[in-house]
Amino acid sequence: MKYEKLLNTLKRFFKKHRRLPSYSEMLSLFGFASKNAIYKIVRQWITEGFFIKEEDKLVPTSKFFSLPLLGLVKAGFPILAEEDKKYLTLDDYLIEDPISSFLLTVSGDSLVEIGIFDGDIVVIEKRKEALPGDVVLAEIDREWTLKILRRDQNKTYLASANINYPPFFPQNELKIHGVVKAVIRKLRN
Amino acid sequence: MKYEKLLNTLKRFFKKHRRLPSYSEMLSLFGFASKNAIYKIVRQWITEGFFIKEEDKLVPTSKFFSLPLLGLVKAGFPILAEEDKKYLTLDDYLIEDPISSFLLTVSGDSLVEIGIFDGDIVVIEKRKEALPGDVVLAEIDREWTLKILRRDQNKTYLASANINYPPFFPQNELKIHGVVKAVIRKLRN
DNA sequence: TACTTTAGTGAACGATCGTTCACTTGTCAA
DNA sequence: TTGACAAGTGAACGATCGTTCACTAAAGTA
Repeated sequence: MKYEKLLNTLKRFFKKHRRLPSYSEMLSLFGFASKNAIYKIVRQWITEGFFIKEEDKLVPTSKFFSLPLLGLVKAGFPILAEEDKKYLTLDDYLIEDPISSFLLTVSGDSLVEIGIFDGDIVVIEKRKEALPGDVVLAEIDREWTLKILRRDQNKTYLASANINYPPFFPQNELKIHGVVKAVIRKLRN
Repeated sequence: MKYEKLLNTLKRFFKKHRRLPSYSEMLSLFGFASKNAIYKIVRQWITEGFFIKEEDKLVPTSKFFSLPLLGLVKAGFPILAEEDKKYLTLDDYLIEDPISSFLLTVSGDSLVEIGIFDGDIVVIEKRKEALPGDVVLAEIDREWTLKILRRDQNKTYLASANINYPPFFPQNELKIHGVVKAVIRKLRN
């Protein structure tokens, strides 16, 4: 790719400022003297699919701001499929409705068996209902907790992932406040 | 909050178009007739911390485009700290250097013990070196795999999370191609 | 009732925007 | 040696930008 360095400069700017610079800003950013130089380069990036024109505005495509999702590493015979890339951002992938979602740091290890560890962050979507099997943020007898929703013989209760832990049957009320849509974990390094 | 509906409209626009609309676009988006109405509302949003002015351009702050990270749900006595919110985007939180990172779908269950499941997506940063304990994307004797890097008595090898699995000592060469920085998992619902 | 505040209209402004055109310079191939 | 092409300069353009000012209508307050 021709102007890869400039494109990376642009990516860094976009990550930092969460917007694209104007052509005039790109002048100093790239070290050119004429806006027309910018214009020609950007036009090429558009044909390469990094941007599109929408309402006369320059808009980055997912190819610009996303990470490539590569093919599977197969057990025993792993491959790295360089081509046929899909691009996605974690926010778009994990968060369907940003307006009704929030994040929560997980505390405790009652869900380790289903891969939710202490310190993990979960994406929660505010909801009043959930299906059995969902991991929910619930208020059971005035205590808040993160558990798996279960239902047996018309009785709804909460359970840990570890079946050796006792289930929680509500004495008075069981209110569901949200459903866990995704789990994210940062590794230390 | 006064203009919360309009702010949510704006958030939806931003999620969809990955940019803010111009004031003229907001006119039809919000259903106003005068740009000055927009101007006043936006000015208020700025004082409330949803946007800032940078180089005369309207730039969303993390309060606008991020999700709130709420307090811990404590084991046994969980709380939901509504105030003192931190805001973060998953992309910013998980991806330090977008230019040298990519995503990989995990296949196999050799890492379930450390909470990396089949079907999970990992964020990998391209690197040639890693430290013992890191989860690495490695090429061992021409086979690609995702394993834990170990080192015993100056011998570097790869291990599964399950210690019952045999370790992989390279016969010829062990090349590290990347380090896993984060794990993400979408729950089905 | 009269007065103040809030919410929005409508017209106008200078500044910046992306775009276009004509031109220069250097490189490579015929 | 010449001609074509690629890469960048520099000036100019109309359109759109955010902003400002003066005004109106409705709602609340004394």
